[in-house]
Amino acid sequence: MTDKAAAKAPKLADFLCFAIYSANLAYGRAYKPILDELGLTYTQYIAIVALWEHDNQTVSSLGEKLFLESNTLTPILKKLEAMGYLRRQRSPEDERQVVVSLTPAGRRLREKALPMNLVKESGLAPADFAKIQKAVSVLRDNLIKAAKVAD
Amino acid sequence: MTDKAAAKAPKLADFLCFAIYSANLAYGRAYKPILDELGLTYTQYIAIVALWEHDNQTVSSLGEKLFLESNTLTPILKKLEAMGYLRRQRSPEDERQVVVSLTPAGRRLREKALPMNLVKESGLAPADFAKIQKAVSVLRDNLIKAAKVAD
DNA sequence: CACGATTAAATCGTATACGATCTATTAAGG
DNA sequence: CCTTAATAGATCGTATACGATTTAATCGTG
Repeated sequence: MTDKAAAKAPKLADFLCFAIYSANLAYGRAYKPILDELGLTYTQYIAIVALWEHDNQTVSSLGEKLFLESNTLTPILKKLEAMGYLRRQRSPEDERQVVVSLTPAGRRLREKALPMNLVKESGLAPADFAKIQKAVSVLRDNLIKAAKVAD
Repeated sequence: MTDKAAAKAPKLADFLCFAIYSANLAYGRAYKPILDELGLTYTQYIAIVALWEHDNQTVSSLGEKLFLESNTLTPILKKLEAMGYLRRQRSPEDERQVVVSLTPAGRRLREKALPMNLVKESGLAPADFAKIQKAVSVLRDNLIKAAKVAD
């Protein structure tokens, strides 16, 4: 009966999608005060992190790592360029591509951004933290795969 | 050394916040084709789900459940009202409050929306599914609490 | 009862996401 | 070659999020 009743009146609290959705909102709010000091939004921040990890990427390569496309990424990269954290240059070999590179100022952000991880605020044991991080990443990859097949 | 190196060049793949962020994008894309058939966006959908669970709520009560405030919720509720799925009425006892109620059409959506859960697409064992759902909800609540204290 | 403080929604401006389309460049095939 | 197809970014329109502010109603205290 429980199953049938649950199916008839699904509870928001049982939805994994809603847990993820609302946790994402919560992360945005928790990060806000820290990122405000850096003068970055969350999306700008993860774009910079991706470039710390691998500099000189094309827009689409960066997009694959961030799960974003040029329609979202281009305006963000232009803003970061205007702030002086990166440069966008057409590739000489293929003029269709735009290569994104950090400036010294963009690399220097790393020192200021280091102390932020929010592990404590998560209230999770470090072991759980890693476990959930992995599980949610697997979930993401499976959902992306399912969406691709359906297209 | 591993810790120090990781601190010096943090990897996107190790960020729980990024796992959540990107899983949220992935959920949005996985839900899109199903929700398109209903003519609803994801946020409109969870608002309706919250009302199935508890009808006749004020905007702020609904907002507490969805982790959203009136600035985000009001335009969405107006759209759902225009679609004929709910009504918004000033409370007679306290004219500041607006009570949101499902119309018969809004309740009927439940039948059409039932088959969607995406458990299969998640690629997670049902037991893991529930475990992660709980863990991420706890994470969210802790982050919200931390953000509140910091305010 | 009056009036400042609080509260509930709504409004406005900014920053994502993303589908659809456009432009410029390169690749491919006859 | 030359035309068509494919690719990479960019642009545009729509829908969230959310900080800051506004408006209207209610509360609290003297």
